[in-house]
Amino acid sequence: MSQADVTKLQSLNHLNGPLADRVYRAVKTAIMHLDFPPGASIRKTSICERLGLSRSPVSEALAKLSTEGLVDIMPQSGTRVARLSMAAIREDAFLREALEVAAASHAAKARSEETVARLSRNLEMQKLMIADGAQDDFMETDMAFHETIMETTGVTRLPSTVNALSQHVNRARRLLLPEPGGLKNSLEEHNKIYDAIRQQDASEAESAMRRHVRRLLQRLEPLETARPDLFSTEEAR
Amino acid sequence: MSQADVTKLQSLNHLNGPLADRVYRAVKTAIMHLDFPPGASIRKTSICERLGLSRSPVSEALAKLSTEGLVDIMPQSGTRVARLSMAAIREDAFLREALEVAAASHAAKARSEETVARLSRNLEMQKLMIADGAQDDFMETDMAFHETIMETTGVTRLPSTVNALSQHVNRARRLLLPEPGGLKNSLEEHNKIYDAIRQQDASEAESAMRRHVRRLLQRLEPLETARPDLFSTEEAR
DNA sequence: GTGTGTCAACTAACATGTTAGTCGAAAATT
DNA sequence: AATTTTCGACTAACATGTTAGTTGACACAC
Repeated sequence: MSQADVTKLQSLNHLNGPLADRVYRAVKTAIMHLDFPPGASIRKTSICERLGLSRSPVSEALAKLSTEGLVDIMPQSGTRVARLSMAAIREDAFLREALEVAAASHAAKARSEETVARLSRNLEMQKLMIADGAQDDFMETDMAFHETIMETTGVTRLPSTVNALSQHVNRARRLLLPEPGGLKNSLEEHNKIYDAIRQQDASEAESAMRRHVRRLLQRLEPLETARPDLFSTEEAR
Repeated sequence: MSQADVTKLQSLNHLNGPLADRVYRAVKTAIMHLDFPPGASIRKTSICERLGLSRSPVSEALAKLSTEGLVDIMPQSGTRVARLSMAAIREDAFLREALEVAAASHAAKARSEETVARLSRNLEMQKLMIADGAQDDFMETDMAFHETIMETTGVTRLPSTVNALSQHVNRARRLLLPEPGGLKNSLEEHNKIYDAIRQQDASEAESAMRRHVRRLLQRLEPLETARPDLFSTEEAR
């Protein structure tokens, strides 16, 4: 089995906070960017040498990643990057759908002028970015759109919770090739969600959000056969 | 500030697995049972002495509890049991509602004979336990009822996820006094959810589950004024 | 009495040493 | 040749030593 290439780890200098947190973020970034590919084994000592610190913060970081399901720790034996699992991805999708739909519903019911204005501005930016072909910027604005909706619920930790529960999806997402007209499709779906919220039509906001979230899963499904090397063979995790 | 009474910690002998896991479960149980009251400071060394082991597994356990929001770690200073927070409880309630409602909806749409039978049996048991006045057993059966519904989704980690996201609620729940007819109320609500699922009426299953989950929050709201000593003063966590 | 500065005690964070379990490859047996 | 056994290298888990940051009490000035 291949080993994780520790040179892909970003330095910790530009991060702040406790060492363990910085290691956690650095390793997590590497895993999410697939610089540490699914299935690769992680050697703590390599990371320690690379970053110039002891095993304590590295162990703590990996333990945290383990609880999130991003790495598998084999007791007394080794640690490796968790393989992708279509079962886990589908579970992510279910959880995300439930939460984002609830948020959209709430946004429509309790919509404020300010929220509508923020969403409207966000959509304008999305349009511009499609025109410019700025894929990465679009992705970021896309996420901001969803966050804005979630924030209307007043549930502060909703965005981070959804993110934490969607890690398998988020990792697999990076494998998707940009499809022609894909961004335009997204924008259109966003517009429908926006319209429903603006008109305070909760049930339409729910179904529009549901369709939007489900489309991503549909795009992910083919990955299992396209990249079997990155997926675990077992059914469940 | 009071200190956590480590003698309330159950011994680890009857648990299995790595030490850190056992400590984690023991401390978590103590916190959830309010044997470690909200606001109490936790001294690692006391726990080490009490359990006869070193700081490593204890630190790991507390770190995990910290990510779950059950303890607050003050860097270089101390660790304490997180106070209850009505804001956090409301957030829990939102997340739980979203997920349990989605599960109920799914259960109604994709209901199987086996599920209906299991739920029916469960309700019979609930009736018996009310007749016997077996509060604790009822609680357990109550939880099994919800779990059965969640399991129909095929999302293996749904029950544990809901549980993890409801920890503030679960802790506060222990402070509730049993109210007269409370159990009967619950049973009635369960029956409505069951009927809707049996009849494959998804939208009724959703609203019945929603009402059921919201009632718990209503019962929790008064706690903040009744037991201000256990709640944090700040608005958000 | 009130505000401020100093300092000692305590703590989490980090480093490092030790133990014991796991795995795979070579050796021994069939 | 195929299977089992043995054994050594490697690892996470745990113990313990060290560092550095925080806190709160006390003394002091105002």
